[in-house]
Amino acid sequence: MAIKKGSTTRANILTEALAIANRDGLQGLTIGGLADRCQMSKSGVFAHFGSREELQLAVVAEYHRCFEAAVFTPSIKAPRGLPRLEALFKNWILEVTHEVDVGSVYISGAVEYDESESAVRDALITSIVTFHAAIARAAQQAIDCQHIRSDAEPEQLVYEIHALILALHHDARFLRKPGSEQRARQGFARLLQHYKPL
Amino acid sequence: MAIKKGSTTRANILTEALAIANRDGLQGLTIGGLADRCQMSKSGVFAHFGSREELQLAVVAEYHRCFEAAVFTPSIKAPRGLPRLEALFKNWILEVTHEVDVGSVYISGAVEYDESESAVRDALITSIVTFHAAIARAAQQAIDCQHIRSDAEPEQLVYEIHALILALHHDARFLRKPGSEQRARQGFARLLQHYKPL
DNA sequence: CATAAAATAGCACGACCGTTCTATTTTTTA
DNA sequence: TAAAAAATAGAACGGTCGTGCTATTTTATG
Repeated sequence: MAIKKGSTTRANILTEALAIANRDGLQGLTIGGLADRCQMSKSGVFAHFGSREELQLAVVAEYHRCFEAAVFTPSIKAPRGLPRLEALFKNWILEVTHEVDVGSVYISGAVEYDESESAVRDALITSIVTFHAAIARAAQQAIDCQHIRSDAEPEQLVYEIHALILALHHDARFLRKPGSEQRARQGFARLLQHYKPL
Repeated sequence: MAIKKGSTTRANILTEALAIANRDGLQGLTIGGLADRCQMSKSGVFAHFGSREELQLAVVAEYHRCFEAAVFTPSIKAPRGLPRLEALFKNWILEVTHEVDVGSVYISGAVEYDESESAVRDALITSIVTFHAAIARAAQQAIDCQHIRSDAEPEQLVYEIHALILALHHDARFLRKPGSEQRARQGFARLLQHYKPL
């Protein structure tokens, strides 16, 4: 038998766990609530992870996998330089627009684990820093290709792009304000205009 | 007797409650934890608010009061137009820089109450929308004074300024990345440069 | 100073939490 | 198909939570 029973169940549980964590945060993800959703017993779910923290870490890894598949992977098909940077932004916007409905482990995790040290915090930071580094790399390549000004700082570009994304999530999901996506796009256009080659 | 005992202890409790809510979020604010911090009994604390939700609402109001006193009030002393808009941004940055150490009810509340309806959510939204409206008003006045371009949209300015603030909080408090304040300032400078009158 | 009123404490309740242990069922293996 | 192994269930434990009830203490009032 190629696929064992346990591993597919574990994958199913993880999918439900990710949905809960996106909606209620990693702190709002409880074994009991997850078990109900999976129509399993608490101990049945628990046995797959060994502890709640291990479950949370698995959810962070799963989120990172999905996020990369939705944002990073399709963007590297675009040619190096400005096209790829624009693709990254476009796909990031699309992902966040989706997250407006289902929630986001990255954004809720950032405020849940901003204070004290923990393995979950470390995992979140590693994931986010990894993605930011990918954006910075694309920005640097756009500079190298002379698609944007040579005096542009990749880290500053990442900061401002991320800022537009955070505001989009805030305004669209929390404030439920229409037109936020257009605000983000306009901010990005202004960013590119400012850094376009002389 | 001018001041009754109860009202001053209530104010003390509220101060401690705000500190906890900033650090751990409004969901992380528990009656028991608050009582420990105040060296009181749970029921002693409880009696002052009647329910946990009333306590949370009181904390939101208290946070709003402090936030206004730190950001809005000192800024209206600056002359209308660009100076006042710049003062608002400067004081907002100062406040967030402080919140990097102590936390922020606004930012944690925005992700804690983004999903389901509640009185706390409504109170948070009212507070934040009120402040954003004040920024938009200052931006509109800067347009009227011809300090920034007439085709600038106040709402877009608010969006981008708020974006810079959110990214500052994220990078400085969660990622603990140095130099984030400078990134925010640089973004604001670029914003003003783009919208400066022709 | 006595008395009413307000503030606070102490205790208990039911609900949910993560976790552990043991029993049972299901799946894999030989 | 029988034995071994893995998966799942069920019950229980100690802990924390918000809240209600009842005493006790502190403060305000006449």
